[in-house]
Amino acid sequence: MTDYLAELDQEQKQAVLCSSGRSIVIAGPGSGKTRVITYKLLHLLKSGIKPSEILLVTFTRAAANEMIERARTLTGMDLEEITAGTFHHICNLILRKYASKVGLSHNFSILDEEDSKNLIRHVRTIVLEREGEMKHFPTHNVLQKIFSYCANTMTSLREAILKLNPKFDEYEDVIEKIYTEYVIEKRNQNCVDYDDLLIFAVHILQQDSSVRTREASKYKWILVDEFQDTNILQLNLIELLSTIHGNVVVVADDSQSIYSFRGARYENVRDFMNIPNTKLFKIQRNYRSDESIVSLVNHVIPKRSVPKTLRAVRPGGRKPIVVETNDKEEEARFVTREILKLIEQGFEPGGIAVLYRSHSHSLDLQIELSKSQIDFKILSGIRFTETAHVKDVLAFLKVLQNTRDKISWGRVARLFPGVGAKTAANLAEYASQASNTKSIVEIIKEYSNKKAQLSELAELLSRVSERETVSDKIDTIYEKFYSQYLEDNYPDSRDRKMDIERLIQVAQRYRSLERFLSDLTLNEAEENDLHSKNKIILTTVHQAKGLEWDAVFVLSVNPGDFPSYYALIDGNLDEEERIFYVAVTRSKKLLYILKQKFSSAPYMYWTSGTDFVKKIPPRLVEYLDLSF
DNA sequence: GTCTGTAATCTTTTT
DNA sequence: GATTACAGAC
Repeated sequence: MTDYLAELDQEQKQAVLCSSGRSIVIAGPGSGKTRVITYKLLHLLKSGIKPSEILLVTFTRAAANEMIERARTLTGMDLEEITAGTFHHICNLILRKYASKVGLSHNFSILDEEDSKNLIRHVRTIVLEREGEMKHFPTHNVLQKIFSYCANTMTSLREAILKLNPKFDEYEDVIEKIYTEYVIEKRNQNCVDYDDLLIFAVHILQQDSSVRTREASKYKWILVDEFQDTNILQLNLIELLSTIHGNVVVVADDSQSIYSFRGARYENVRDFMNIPNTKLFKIQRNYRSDESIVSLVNHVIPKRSVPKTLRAVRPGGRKPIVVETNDKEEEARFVTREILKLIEQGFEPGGIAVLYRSHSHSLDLQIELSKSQIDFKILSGIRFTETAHVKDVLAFLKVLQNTRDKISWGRVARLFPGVGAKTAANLAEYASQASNTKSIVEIIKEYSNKKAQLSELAELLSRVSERETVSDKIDTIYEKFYSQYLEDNYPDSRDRKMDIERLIQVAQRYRSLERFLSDLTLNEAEENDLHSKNKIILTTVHQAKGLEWDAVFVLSVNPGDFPSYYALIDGNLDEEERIFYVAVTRSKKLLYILKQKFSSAPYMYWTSGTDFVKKIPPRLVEYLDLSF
């Protein structure tokens, strides 16, 4: 009857077969979390649940796609109708439907972090002009952090300020004014930021019982991965969407909670567990790493997590290697040499990864790898959609989608020579009164009579709005204007042109402009990265979550770098311990931990800060000192 | 109003 | 070390 579960061990099987109701699976690293969810999916489908009755929430879109693809292969069923993706994606779907309930129109645009910062900077300037100059008033970057913290933890502005920057306490009133203006401005422009997606969706479901019933009735089961990284809003969302059926499975590892900076609270795990009738399953056997690595892992289990000892399934293996170098350059040279050696020994490049705490730690290595002509792929860092040229092109589409989006108007207008901040702002103000695409073209034409430089923009928008598909629209922007713009303004226009061509390719998979823009902003557009198969991976630990490789290098494990200098200042080391834990548990066979004698971190931190390497019992590792 | 050069200001992690 | 704010030239 359940022989399709033969691949699973006893503990995994129990978790998969759990009956209806609430259950939580506490999982260690490498214990088959993904496998449990995939088989749970399979099991539900075999028991007659329809794909459309399942909601699968994952940390990235790619993770969901992988699980669904595997379940599809195993069942042979068409699983298109499973609702799947990140919390932000799911909230976006809900909010598009009920936008009017929070004063938005369904075609609202989503501000990415940069846009949101720009808008905050704008209202900050206005409020400060009104209130008078203030010494050492927080910058827009700081304000954005405060606002975001406030939203993600559902605390008051005051608490957020005290928690993040107590020294700004005296400015609470003004900060609040800016916050209020920011909220108003977003609504006027028919825009939401990342946090609003969650806030509004939860708000609507809480306030409107008929909406709640309708949305919750769509599903019979909710499956949530990486539950330890959910924040209070996300917990609420799960509860709200499960009010009808009550069937929820969450999978969590409290030791791997590494997103507290965006409001993740691992207390969610405890809270969820403590609700009566919640079934608890534990899967702790480690299938991923060799015993030699698991032994080390057991010594770096974060202090403040549920006590646990991992049991290795795969015996033996090489001891993790601690490599001490003088500085970053030497570290980069060592890693490059070692990678070449590993490839020679038969390791697949795609099975090798380099992890680090912060993007900047990888710069030297990137140079060194390029010199040795080793191909690599960077998972994190400036994303394709965050580059200026891609954002420029998207801004054209955004103003057509949502004519009230002033940020995008400003971006578009300033591409034309002779148009600066002031003209752009005037145009944005003027254009935002248009109610639809047709009238927008009229309005811009009218405006360009006043400002001749903008007649080209009017002409272009008119052409673009006539094209049917998303890719044709982008193609028009590119051919008629942007290609030339790139040549005139960027020395590296060839690379940038290739990016735009890539964007056109991505767009070909979309019929809906709105969906295209949402997916790109939420980083959910699937990448066709056939070329990047079998390349060395460079990534932050945060982005490495849920992934595994044969050989893993962890760079710059120096006090001040990893743990980060901020964490040392704030004494917030618990989270750094968890990040380190995530890093070392990614490896199957070979683990290199690199540290430097002379770090570029401020002196007092690398001489006196917490050193993760010193906490590892010497007998568990091999040492390699290259610092002479 | 726009453009350009210089001084000031930070430096994490992500949807 | 790179981004951003500001001052002054056009």
